[in-house]
Amino acid sequence: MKASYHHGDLRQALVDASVRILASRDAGDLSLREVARQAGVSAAAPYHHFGSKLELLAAIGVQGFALLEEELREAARHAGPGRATLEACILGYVRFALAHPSHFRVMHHPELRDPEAHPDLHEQRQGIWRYLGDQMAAPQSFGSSLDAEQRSNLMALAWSTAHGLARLLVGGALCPSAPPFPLSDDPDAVARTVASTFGSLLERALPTK
Amino acid sequence: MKASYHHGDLRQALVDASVRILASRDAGDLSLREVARQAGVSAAAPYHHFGSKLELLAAIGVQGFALLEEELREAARHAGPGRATLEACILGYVRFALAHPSHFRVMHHPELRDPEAHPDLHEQRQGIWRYLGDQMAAPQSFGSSLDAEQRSNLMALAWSTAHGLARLLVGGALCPSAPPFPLSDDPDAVARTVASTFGSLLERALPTK
DNA sequence: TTCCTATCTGAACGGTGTCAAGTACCCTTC
DNA sequence: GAAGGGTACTTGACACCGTTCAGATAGGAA
Repeated sequence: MKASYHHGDLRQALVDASVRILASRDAGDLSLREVARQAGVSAAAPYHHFGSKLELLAAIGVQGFALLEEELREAARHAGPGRATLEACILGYVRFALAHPSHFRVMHHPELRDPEAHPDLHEQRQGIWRYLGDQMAAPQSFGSSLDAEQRSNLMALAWSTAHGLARLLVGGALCPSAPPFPLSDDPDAVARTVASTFGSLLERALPTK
Repeated sequence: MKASYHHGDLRQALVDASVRILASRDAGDLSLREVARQAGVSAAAPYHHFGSKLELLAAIGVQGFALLEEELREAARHAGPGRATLEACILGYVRFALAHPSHFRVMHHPELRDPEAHPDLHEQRQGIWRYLGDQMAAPQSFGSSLDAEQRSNLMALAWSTAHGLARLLVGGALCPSAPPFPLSDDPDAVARTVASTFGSLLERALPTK
């Protein structure tokens, strides 16, 4: 059935082929013709499922944000209630990036940033923000001991840390050979270490009252 | 003299034109032909000064890392000795990214990561690491109160934060409309706030003994 | 069966990075 | 000042890219 004229589910096949290719290449270097070739169709076939190459990437981004939200919810659930959630979310964010580097790179592709051009992607992005905001505002976290401004500052700090760590690890910039100080050659170990450093810093600075 | 057959300093002119174009586009979308057009030369002219488009980008990256190191030294000098240096370096890193977004994007372009392919870029990168490592190990900073492993963890954390904040701000992801919590619409103000949040967290967690 | 519609192909257009060969200019040497 | 040589640039070509469009094909509905 796969050799038939009609593919069956070309749309998903194109997404899968792209993710496969993107494992070793950056989002900007994805060739739509190569994706089509790998899916066994002509170069023009993708245009019956996506308006442009960018919309194919956007679809991958949407899928990625959905995966990330799932992973964050799982991480937070596993950590239990309380302020340990923040550290767990950081670790979850980084682990997602390490497990799905193709999706992660596409999700932050600069050309997919315009909310008007890719409204579904934007909606999925905002969903994660809402979820994290609710987590932070929960009484078990910092709801009582910090005011709104302090919470949002802390959240911006945590997001910066998580995002920076994820990008550095995915990009290979935080590998043992890069900086002149000792680091594990296991990215997940580095992620755990940095996340827990953040967590203990937080615990010491804002002890449970 | 500019209309002559020989350009004079085409190499620098190409770099400048690229930086100008990259202010509004990403590194992957830079068209060498467009750079040549903007410099008033033919499409093949750049190949007499750079082996490939990537080597032109690498030259911009080298220039960027030199600028960054200068800016970091300036920030650290201004902050005076002691642990405030770390916060100052974070702010300096982010401010560099905001002031030179073209350079910043090129410096972290994924295709310029290979140390063997771009040894000069790699060398410049390592220079910054050495400088920061020395700063951290200085007795006025954490040299006495923390062991080497704690220092390197702290440094990885600080770098993650600085890098993540820089990327989010340069990418427009940390603007007031993005997350569901209040943020200034002035990127520099956000940078100051997050950096100082990091600094006060550090001060509270590791008080000067 | 016949027709309709969604799906896919083939060819084409303008743009890209890159290279080989040719050309214009500057500098040295007589 | 003229001749020559080498460097900086241009021209033209190639393969590949994203995208479009007219036409071929297949599967389902009538």
